[in-house]
Amino acid sequence: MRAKNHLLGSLKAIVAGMDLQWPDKTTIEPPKDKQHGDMAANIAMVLAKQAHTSPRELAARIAGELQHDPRIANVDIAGPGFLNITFAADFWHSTIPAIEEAGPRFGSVEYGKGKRAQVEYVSANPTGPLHIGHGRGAAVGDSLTRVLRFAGYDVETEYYINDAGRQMYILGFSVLFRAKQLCGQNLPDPEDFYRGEYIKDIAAEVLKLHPDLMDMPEDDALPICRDYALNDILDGIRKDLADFNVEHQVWFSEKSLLAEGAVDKTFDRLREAGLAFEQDGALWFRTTDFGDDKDRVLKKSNGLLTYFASDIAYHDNKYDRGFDLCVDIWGADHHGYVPRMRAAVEALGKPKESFDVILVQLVNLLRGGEQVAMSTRAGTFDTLEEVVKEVGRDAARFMFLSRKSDSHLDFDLDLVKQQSMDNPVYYVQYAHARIASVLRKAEERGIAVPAKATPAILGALTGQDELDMLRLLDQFEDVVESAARQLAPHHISFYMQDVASALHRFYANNPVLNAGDNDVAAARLVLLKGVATVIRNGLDLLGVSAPESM
RNA sequence: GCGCCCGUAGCUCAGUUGGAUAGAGCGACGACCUCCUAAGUCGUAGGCCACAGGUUCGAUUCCUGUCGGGCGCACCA
Repeated sequence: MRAKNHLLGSLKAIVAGMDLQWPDKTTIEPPKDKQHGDMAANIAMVLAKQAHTSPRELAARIAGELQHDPRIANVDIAGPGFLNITFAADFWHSTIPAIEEAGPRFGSVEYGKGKRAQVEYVSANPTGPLHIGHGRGAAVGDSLTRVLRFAGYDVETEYYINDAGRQMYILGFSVLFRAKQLCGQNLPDPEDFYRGEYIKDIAAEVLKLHPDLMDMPEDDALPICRDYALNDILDGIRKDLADFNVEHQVWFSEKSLLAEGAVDKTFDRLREAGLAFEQDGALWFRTTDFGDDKDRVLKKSNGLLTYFASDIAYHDNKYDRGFDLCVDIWGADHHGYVPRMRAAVEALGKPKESFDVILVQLVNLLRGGEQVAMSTRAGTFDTLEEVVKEVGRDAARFMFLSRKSDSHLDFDLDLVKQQSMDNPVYYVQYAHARIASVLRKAEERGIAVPAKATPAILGALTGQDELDMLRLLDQFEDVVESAARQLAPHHISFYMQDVASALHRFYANNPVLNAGDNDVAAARLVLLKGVATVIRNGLDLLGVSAPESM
């Protein structure tokens, strides 16, 4: 980020000095090929037309100006007119003091400063335990939250509890049904009910608390079963999430929303805007005005609300709480629902960009390459709790975050569990542990680890591996910013693998304690400390621990 | 039938405001521990970025079409 900002400032001054307008299409980025210097800028190419000259000629003029900068070692003109800039070593050296000064905040940026965001995720119906798919959504939502906070946003996290409506009735009904069976009644399986074993457990507990359950009228027994099941299942969900290092600050009840008449308020707003109309005895919302395929029903002709109706009211409520950005994380099978939700947000008068949905694709659970059948009846495990218990929290989270969220994920239990180089999480953690080990050894051997890096100490960092490392560390802030902008936390895990790879390479080729030179040892030690800080901060964004030893 | 997502190395996948000779890990083959953790490093092989057009200085990226895969198209939640 320092390299980019430095060039941005210099180039803007040069362009202004030429009486030209700064083009928004300018990119300043590290080139793919190291041969092309530290940073590459396309400024001459995007500015040539405006300057009435050829890209290469313009590049030559700009290069001439940049050469005056003592922090820049070299400027080349390449290809169609790229400027390839190489910084002086001491420019890169000051990356280390920057890391030391920021410490656990290094990598944070001000991209979202002053803006409030809400991330709503998991929000699984409280009718059963979380499964592995929910786990992926939990990892993505939690990590995204951390990334957005690091990028300057004020973020609140929320779990929307669908505790109203038909599925709650079915939940109560299912428990009561199992309770009847437990009491010896011989009943055929109903068509529509929750079949999981956990329902039987809940039924048994309800019976223990209410021995007279069977004597009650169903109108009394059903709510008892429903409420007990809801609380029990929600407790389980809370515990699973806590064990997964995932926190929701707000648990928002759909029932409470309905109770306060939010839906009617929202209907009124839509009517006032001329977007609601009656037809065939139902109340409709004209979502086609906002690009939806067809209009949608809000209130059915039987008088009941649709799920969509309360969802609009819910989002209305979110915006009333003052968020500049609302991010919903949904299972990808709900993608058809996105256009209508976008329509609703627009109809509520909110800017399009203030609402975003991240679709999380299904997780394909494997063991040793073979698909694990997703049958709860067969007792094969697919609950989040069991998966985390088997492979560990760090490995599971890293796996979920090492893929674009909207692509399918093969989750092979044997692979994720494996503590080897097949498993990227250990590769990254090992890099951190290695540094910690070197720092411990330094103390044992009485080699001083400088508390603070000074230019005199850093002057000993002249090797290619050392400068490459500094350049990579300087990119951390850029990675955080783009992950926040794209709502894509997986960028962090790919960057972490790059940093770990650079560290392992460095470690193999550059002795630190055995450098045979105190100045070199001191310089490399402060460099390693900087690397450790970046790895720690990056892993923290993923919610993965950074061990001191392995 | 309509809509959305996807198609990149043998496998799993990165690559987002369009940039240079398209990357990583695994797998395969071959090297490296008297030395700070070998859970590591280095090297080799592997590609018509599904296909065909278009836009321009330049396309894996943007547009159109075709093929192939996944998922949605309720007065369900």
